[in-house]
Amino acid sequence: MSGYDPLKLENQLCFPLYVASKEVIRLYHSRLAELDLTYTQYIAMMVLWEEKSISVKALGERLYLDTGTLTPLLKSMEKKGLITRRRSEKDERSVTVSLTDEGAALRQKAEEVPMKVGACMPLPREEAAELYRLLYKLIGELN
Amino acid sequence: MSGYDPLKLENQLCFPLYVASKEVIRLYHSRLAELDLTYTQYIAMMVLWEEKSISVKALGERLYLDTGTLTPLLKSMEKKGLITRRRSEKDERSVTVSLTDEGAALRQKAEEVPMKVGACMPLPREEAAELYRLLYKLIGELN
DNA sequence: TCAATTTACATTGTGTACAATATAATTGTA
DNA sequence: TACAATTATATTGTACACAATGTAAATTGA
Repeated sequence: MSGYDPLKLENQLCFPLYVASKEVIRLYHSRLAELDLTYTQYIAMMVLWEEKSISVKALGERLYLDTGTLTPLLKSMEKKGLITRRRSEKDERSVTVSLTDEGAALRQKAEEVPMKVGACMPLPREEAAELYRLLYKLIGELN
Repeated sequence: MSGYDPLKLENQLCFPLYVASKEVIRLYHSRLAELDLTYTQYIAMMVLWEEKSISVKALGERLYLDTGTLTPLLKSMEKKGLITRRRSEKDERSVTVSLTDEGAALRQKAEEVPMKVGACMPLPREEAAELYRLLYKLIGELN
C-alpha cells in the first residue's frame, strides 16, 4: 500500500537520462549529415580540433569510449581522409591519431552546428547550466 | 579572442548527457545480467509489469523507441518466454504484447535492482530530483 | 636479465538505435 | 463505394557500444 513503486519507469533516473540523450543526439543527425559526420565522429573531431594529435587511449578516456568502438570509428574517419593513424615510434603499442588538413578544414563548416542545435534546445540558460552541472557531478562521482 | 569556443566538447550539453546516460546504463548491466535481461529489455518489462498488455505502438511511444528497435527486441523476449505477441483481432495492423506468467514472475527478482543501482548513484536526493525534473522538462519541450 | 605482468590496440560477438523502405490493413472522402 | 491517404508493423542497411578475448610491445621485479 506504499504507493511508491521503484520499478515504475517514471521513478527511475536512468530512463529520462536515456531518453534525453537519445533525443538530443537525434537533433544533431540532420545537421551533421550535411558534413558527412555521425555524432560519434563529431565528438571525436571536437577533441581533434582542440588537440591536433592524440593517442587512441587518451581519446578513449576523453570520450568515455573503448577500443571496440574507437578502432572501427577511427578507421572509417581515416578512410574519409579526416585523420591519419600511425603507430607511435616511442611506444609501438600506442597509435597516434592526427588531423589531416581536410579534417582541420571541416571545423569551419562545423562551427555553426552547436548554435543551430542550441536553437532547438528549450531550456533557459540558467536551467541548462544547472543540468550541465548536475550531469558532470554525476559522471565525476559515478566512479 | 573571445575565449569561448562553442565547439569545445565541454561547452556542449549533449556530451555530458551522452556520457551520463551510457555510464548509468552500464551500472545496470551486471545486475540485469543475473536476470538475463538487457537494459532495453528491462525498460520494456517495466512497462509490461505495469500494463500487463500493450500494443507495440503504445510501447514505442512510452519508451521513445521505433519498430526497427522494438520488433527484434520483442521477438527475442518472446523467444525467452517473457512475453507473447499476437495480432489484434480488432485491428489486424496492430500487434499486442502481453506478459506471460514467467515474465510476470520475473518482477520479484527485478524488484531489488533499482535499489542496488541507486546505492551507486552519488547524487543527494535533492539534486537527483532536480536532475530528474530538468531532464523531463528537456524531453517534454524538445518537440 | 628474463620471466611474469601490464599496457595499448585489435577482433569477435551480441545487442541496440534509427533512417529509409516495404507491406498489409484501415480510414477518409469525393 | 472505389481509391487515395494514413496507420501499424516489419525489414534492410548503417553505425555504434561494450564485454570478452587475443596479441604484441613495454615494464617490473626477483
